[in-house]
Amino acid sequence: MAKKLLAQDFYIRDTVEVARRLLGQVLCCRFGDDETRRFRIVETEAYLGLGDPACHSYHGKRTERVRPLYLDGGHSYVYLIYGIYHCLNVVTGDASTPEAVLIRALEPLGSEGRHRAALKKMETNGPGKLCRALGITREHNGRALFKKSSGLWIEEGEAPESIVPAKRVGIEGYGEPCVSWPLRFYEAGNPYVSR
DNA sequence: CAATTGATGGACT
DNA sequence: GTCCATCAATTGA
Repeated sequence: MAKKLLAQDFYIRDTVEVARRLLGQVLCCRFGDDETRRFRIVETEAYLGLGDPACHSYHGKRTERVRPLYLDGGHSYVYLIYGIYHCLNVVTGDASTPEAVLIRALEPLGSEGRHRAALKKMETNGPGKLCRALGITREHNGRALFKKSSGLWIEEGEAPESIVPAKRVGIEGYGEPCVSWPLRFYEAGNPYVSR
């Protein structure tokens, strides 16, 4: 399983491009002392920083929580939502573009290690659920996803045959025009895409 | 459909 | 510094 790690360059380019190309890549996570879990990314959403009302860094807003968005691409941005759930984002562009790609759904590939878990049963078809399955918390905020030593990294996978663009989810409150922007992408026909 | 949940950030003193 | 409305979701009827 010596797959190639995605280099930091991969993330330092147009956010929408990253959102599309992240589909099919393999998110890997150290779990506990001696287990690695692997998941195929099947659904993403792009958040376009300064000009995107639904983005935490809209209009250049810069607060403690949002700090990782201002890192160079390839870092993680994890935040807590509704007091219970975590959401995992991948920061894109360089430090001048506080943009990110939200990972919305994963397809469990399997688990290696002493504590091999029944991953296939795990629900990963939603941004909150997937973080629970990966054991992701704010501990994982600001990690470098292009280094295995982070405990959370992304390896090269196979691009999906067909990508479907769609409206983003859960941002109705921000009104038009951003509600209609086709910034959500998922693999056509994949059963693990969120509902 | 409504309840849940607590960190966050803006408004305020 | 404190207060409080807000929330990129999920669960259970």
